[in-house]
Amino acid sequence: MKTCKSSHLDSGVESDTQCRSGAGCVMKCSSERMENAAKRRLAANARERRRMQGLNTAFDRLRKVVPQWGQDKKLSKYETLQMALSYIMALTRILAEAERYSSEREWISLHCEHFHADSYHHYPAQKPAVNSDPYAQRVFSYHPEHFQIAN
DNA sequence: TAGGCCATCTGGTCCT
DNA sequence: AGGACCAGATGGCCTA
Repeated sequence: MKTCKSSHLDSGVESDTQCRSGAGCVMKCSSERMENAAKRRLAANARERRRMQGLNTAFDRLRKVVPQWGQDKKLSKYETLQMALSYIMALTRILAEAERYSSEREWISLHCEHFHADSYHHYPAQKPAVNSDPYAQRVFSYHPEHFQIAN
């Protein structure tokens, strides 16, 4: 954008606040208004920057708990959200399955062999497990290369 | 070099 | 009135 559109603040249109300091102060008052407006803009910019930084921190934390599947580069924000969605749905499915099994031991033997840490959290140097692990393929629907919007 | 992703600025709207 | 949130615009950086 950067159009520097003149608003009512700097156009001097605002006349509802009467200045009682004499006739010569019109210039001074409007320049003070402009200064204040500029200060408020700068403060708002700083707040917005902080807000977005907080949002990015939250995204980073989310990236850390979401499976990476051997992605070389970090997931984009969009991919992170979609992966989180897929991850949550997968975990929900697992829990639902667990409820269906009467014996906890039966369920554990079915699933737990797949839950080594390196099966679902991969760092750049590692190979993606999703390609080699049919369990992972079954449980997680999201894969960055074959992504489609989940509903 | 085009396209994707991101950070930042900005003005508008809503809420307290 | 001021802060939080949002969406659009813009420019920079990176990669295929």
